Amino acid sequence: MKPSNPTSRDIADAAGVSQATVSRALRDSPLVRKETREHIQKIAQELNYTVNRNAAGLRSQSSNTIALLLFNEAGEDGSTAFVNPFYLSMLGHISQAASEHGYDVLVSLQKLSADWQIEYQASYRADGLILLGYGDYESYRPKLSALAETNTRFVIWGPLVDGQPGHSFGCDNESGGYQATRHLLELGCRRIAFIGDTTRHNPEFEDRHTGYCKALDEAEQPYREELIVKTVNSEDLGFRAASQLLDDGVEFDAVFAVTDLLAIGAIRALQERGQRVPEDVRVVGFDDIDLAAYISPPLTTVRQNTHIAGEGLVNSIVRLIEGQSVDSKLIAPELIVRESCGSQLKD
Amino acid sequence: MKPSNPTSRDIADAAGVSQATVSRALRDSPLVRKETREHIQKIAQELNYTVNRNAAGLRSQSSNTIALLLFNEAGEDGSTAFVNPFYLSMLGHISQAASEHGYDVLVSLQKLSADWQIEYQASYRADGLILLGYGDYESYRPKLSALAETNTRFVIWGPLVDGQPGHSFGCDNESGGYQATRHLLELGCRRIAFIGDTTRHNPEFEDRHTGYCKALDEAEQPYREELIVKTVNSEDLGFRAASQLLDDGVEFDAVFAVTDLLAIGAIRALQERGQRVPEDVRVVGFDDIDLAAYISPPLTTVRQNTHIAGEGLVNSIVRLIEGQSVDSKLIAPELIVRESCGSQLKD
DNA sequence: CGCGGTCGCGCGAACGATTGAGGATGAACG
DNA sequence: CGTTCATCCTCAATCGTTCGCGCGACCGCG
Repeated sequence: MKPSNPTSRDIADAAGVSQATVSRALRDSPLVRKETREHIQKIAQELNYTVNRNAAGLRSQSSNTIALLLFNEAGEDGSTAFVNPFYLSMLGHISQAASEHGYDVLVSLQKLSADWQIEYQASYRADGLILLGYGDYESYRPKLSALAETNTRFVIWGPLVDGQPGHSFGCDNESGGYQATRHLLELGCRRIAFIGDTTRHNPEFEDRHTGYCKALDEAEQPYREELIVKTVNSEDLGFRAASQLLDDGVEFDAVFAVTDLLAIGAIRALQERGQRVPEDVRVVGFDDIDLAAYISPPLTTVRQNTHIAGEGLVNSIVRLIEGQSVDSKLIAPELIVRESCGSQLKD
Repeated sequence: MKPSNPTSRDIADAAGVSQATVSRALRDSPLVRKETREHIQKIAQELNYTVNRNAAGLRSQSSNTIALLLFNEAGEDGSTAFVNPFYLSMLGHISQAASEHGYDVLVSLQKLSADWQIEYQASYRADGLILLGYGDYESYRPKLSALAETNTRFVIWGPLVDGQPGHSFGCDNESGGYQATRHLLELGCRRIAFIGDTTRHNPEFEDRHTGYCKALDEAEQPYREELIVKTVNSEDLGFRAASQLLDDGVEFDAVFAVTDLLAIGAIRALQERGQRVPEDVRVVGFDDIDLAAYISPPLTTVRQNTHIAGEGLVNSIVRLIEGQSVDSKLIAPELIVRESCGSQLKD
């Protein structure tokens, strides 16, 4: 057993100053002279000193930690801890951005039912919360209100919703939906199926649907109810949605799916039923998950830049923690053209 | 501003007992009578009391947190925080298992250079470390020794290496390599290319290579140097490896790639050069990442069960933290047969 | 020489839990 | 009735920081 870790008092003794001065010096306080500070910092380094986070946190009522709450839609049985690949890719960027701000990231897969409102805030485990994939908006709303009431600091990855408690940081879903649809229209598609929710329950999808409508409108194309398949997000649901369209004998020459997983499932269904992609049906997805580039054919999709998103989320939460004001913001999505919607106009 | 969070003293007052008793009652100590305990717990709940983790940690010199260190091979430029999908899938299970043990998970993407040995242990930020993807064994070894010396508690996801400091928890890579190769042999393949490292630098890959050799041996097939392409892990490197084989005019009827990413890259190269998979070349990967099932053709691969792996890692680290002994263990990999190696024997 | 004003630093009190040592209570026993 | 012994509970000492106050040293000016 080695002698236990040195405390700030130890290095105070070694440096011949008071313990309080050590504390200040190590945090670059202007209250300590430059030479003193450097002297102290040198000694601290030599003795391999590290501040005890628990003690620091106790005294300052903070933890320098942000909690990342991932809500997993699937895996209710507990056996599979499936995590949406899109959120996982965000994790990397969030973690990186957080460490640049001096924060640690606590990751936690959560269920709707859990009491994360007091779990993290009240116990001083985290100074702020980032919510990813909180899913069905209508069911989460009460929780969000509760969070806001206990003045928890949190940021949601998601769209702006009127009157929503708290702050969001999201992607301009309407623009994304618009871009995807317009691209298909420009390629000559006229009967574009839409796979995804169109209601307030999934505001992200709702907005993408709005973009879809807008593009149709602009091109003076009619909105056809029979082309809309309402569903939520999973590969399997995409498969079923496309199958349903085929079963119903609906005529369509393109599919806009509100997520890549849906699109991938749809493509699988189409191919199994002898439809060629993109020759017979062009497909566009949303998210640009890793998978998208590797499936066959590579998926045209709307990319949400997870790098910018991660940094933005962290920035917002850090500002909130520091008591500064934060505006909800949208980042611009970008259409990534790959083979799944063909590379040229139909003749 | 609401009145700040209640402390254990507050609930002690409310319950008419001493603060010490509250502390014990909430942690189910046998030193407090059942009725007293229940009374206290009830009141605590009513007052929305949560223990202050910083204070508890300070006193008990612990944090009830385990740090998950992910070493990202790619993304050195800082722009892309690419994370190996296999490790990401493990994250979910680790997080779940940890919470069942009452631990939080701190995630941190790390570079080799960073000083994580003192970063987490000395500062009481985490009670234990799980290392994922620590990569090139030879370069990390000194760090691992340093960790072991400062009696940090840590577990490595990876193979057992003789004389390696610390504990590991990994998959039986040799068995996996053997299964993959034998499967190809049984399908009638005779010239099976091997893509991956074969040296001590990547012990996991080395072991898979050993399994490959063993299967060949057993089938009395010669080991052909020209079929071996030494490389490390990425989709692009897989592409290049397969391209190189074709460029060199090497004759081969199957590929065993030591990771799915390599296999996916290889398949892309093969297809671009007009080789059909599996008709002309059968391909087997390793890991069973999400992607594997969705590429075309779906990839036959060796699955490392991330559920069991995550639970095992957490179990080990928790035992270490509690001062119990831990044996390094291997879990059994499982061959998942999909289309990329054909479904029947060649004629 | 004395006085007010900075500037650096030290003093000591929190912060809120855990924990070992010891005190009150009542039952059992000689 | 005094002693012994569990059983529960209280006391008070930590744990290692942070931070409000206040003090001494030093300077310049009248």
